[in-house]
Amino acid sequence: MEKIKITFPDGTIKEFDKGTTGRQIAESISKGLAKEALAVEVNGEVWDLSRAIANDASLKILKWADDGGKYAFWHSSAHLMAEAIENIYPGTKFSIGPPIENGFYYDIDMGDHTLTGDDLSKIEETMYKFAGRDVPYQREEKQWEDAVVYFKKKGDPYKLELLEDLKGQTISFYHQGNFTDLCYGPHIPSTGRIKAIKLLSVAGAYWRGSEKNKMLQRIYGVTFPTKQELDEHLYRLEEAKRRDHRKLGQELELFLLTPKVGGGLPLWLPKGTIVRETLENFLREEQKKRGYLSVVTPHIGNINLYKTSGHYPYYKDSQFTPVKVEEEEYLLKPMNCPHHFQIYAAKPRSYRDLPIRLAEFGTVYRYEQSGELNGLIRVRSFTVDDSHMFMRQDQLKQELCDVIELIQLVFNTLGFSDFKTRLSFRDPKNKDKYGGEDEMWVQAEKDIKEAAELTKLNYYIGIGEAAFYGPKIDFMVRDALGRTWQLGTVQVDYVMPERFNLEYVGADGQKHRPVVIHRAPFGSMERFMGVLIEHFAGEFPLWLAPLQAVVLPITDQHLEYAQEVFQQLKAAGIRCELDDRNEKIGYKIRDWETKKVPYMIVVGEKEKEANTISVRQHKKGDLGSMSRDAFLSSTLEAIKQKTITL
RNA sequence: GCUGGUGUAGCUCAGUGGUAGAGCAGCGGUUUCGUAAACCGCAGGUCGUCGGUUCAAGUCCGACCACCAGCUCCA
Repeated sequence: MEKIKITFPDGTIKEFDKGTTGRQIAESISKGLAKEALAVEVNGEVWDLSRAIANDASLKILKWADDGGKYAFWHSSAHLMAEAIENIYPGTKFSIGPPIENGFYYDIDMGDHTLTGDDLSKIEETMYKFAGRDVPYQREEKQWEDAVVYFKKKGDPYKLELLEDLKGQTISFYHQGNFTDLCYGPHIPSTGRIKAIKLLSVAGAYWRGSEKNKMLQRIYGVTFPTKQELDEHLYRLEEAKRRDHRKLGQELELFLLTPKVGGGLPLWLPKGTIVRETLENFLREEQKKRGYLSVVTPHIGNINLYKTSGHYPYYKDSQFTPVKVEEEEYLLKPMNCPHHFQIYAAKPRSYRDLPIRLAEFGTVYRYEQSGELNGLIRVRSFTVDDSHMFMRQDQLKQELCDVIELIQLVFNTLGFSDFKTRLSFRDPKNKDKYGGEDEMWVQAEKDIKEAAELTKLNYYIGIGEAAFYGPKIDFMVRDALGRTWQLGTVQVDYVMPERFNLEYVGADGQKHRPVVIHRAPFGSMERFMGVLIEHFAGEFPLWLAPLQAVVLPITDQHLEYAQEVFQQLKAAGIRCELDDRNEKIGYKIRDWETKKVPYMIVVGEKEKEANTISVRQHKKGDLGSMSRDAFLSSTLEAIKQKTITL
């Protein structure tokens, strides 16, 4: 028998018979591994365990812990769900059912029938029943024509449309039980591996993602090899909901969204404003150190500004309707740049003055579709921590590096580690979408990439994600529910200076065109706050906490001493309150714990006698008694250092 | 904007055709208390809005509004 050489991840090489399968290889290693194996990665491609391996290959057995294993598992689960659906609702038409980050979905067309929660339970039950049969997933390869015949006979227009794109290729089908699907695979060995099933939700989704197409019903689900893992997953989902900034924002009185003002128009309550202003002041200080100049501009501007900038035709649909005043049209400003350009252009600029960095916390207004609004994270009115930096070409790379360094400082100070950086470049196949000359784009993308390298950014490249006027660096973070959002951004712009005819006089006495960087470390104060609330689960570090300490007298016989302590903390600049309510100490402690106040200062007879205070820290409990000065100095130091863990 | 779900007191929620409820929060009292909820009382709602069916609607029907999830979009 002919042999092939299999290389394992640890570098060992073993010989097997030609045509051996992943399952046989797993079995040859250990029984336990064979039992756990879900799929096999052959030369970087994920295959079914039952597929014969014909040539030398590097190979990895995939288990649940491997992404490839999970994806096969969930992909197979989607097929199991489809089988259950077809069994209960014959005639259902299936489109696509892929695995996703946390489970799987299937988009289906059930004609007039709309799925309800009861339907989901029924499907789930049937899935359990079918999984219990423990039947194998079997691959079958067909000629394209035969595949078309099959789905014509079955009457599945979506599958036929998918087949159109695969014309002439060999088509793979997968069978399990009574269900057959067009599928590239791979799949797990058998349905019996799926032990825990939860169908989570049903929602509309357009066929092939286009709003011009028919809306199908999408069922989201998740499955696991054990019940325990499902329970843990469901618990994590509940935890995430507890962190939801909309819920915490209401509980902690940070902000208010009310239809009486309008969708996506948040009102900042006093406590939320403290956090927000503290963040703003932090950035202002850092910008001051770096030579930024603060400016203030109005909330509306002549529509011609946006016609000049080119924003108007590109983004007409996402702006509020212009207002007409004395024959002129004004727009609620959707961005700050045109205003800042006018400040630059207000007088002649010399090459010696550059770079000029104009900064403003500028509130902008964008018309987002109603279905898009989402707490503070997607709003119609938000404040950009904006700056427009005007410079010579030779200064660009250094300025980019400095800006990235500033953003890194901001993210590190707030303890954001789970963020990604995307270099958003244009799509070279779709150049019409973008303004400006070709060589400008090539130069700008090169500069951005070099700056990213120099500052050791961990980045990936997003083709087609650029702004119309230039490429960007986008800082992306995830919210409590795992959705990814763009926060900070740095954009290189050669187009606007041209359109606004911005100039400076060079050493040669000639007029030159400056380059502009648009940048915002927070991105939008609203979105950033929303993500921050979830990041800290409402438990802000001391320097950001709206209320930093609260003084709790045991009885009103200690009120006078409590007053003295309170006044001292207040005078030292600590945000604090005195709780002189007629309540027992346990009640007060519980109350302030739920409000997530970092420190509680308990004072009673003992403390009054010894001239000390008892300190209780949020979530940690009693720290014991200490002198007032000791508490003050350590607290003030932690605030100054912007310490994240209390 | 599209599909589906939800909407009862400041908050969390009960109430499936027959006089709007509870807990917490609030207010008034009693209690003076040592590290996560003392006790008594009071007040608080055009049941999202508008229209319809009915002797009678929080409850059934319709339209609209808002919010939630997803889709599409996102400077």
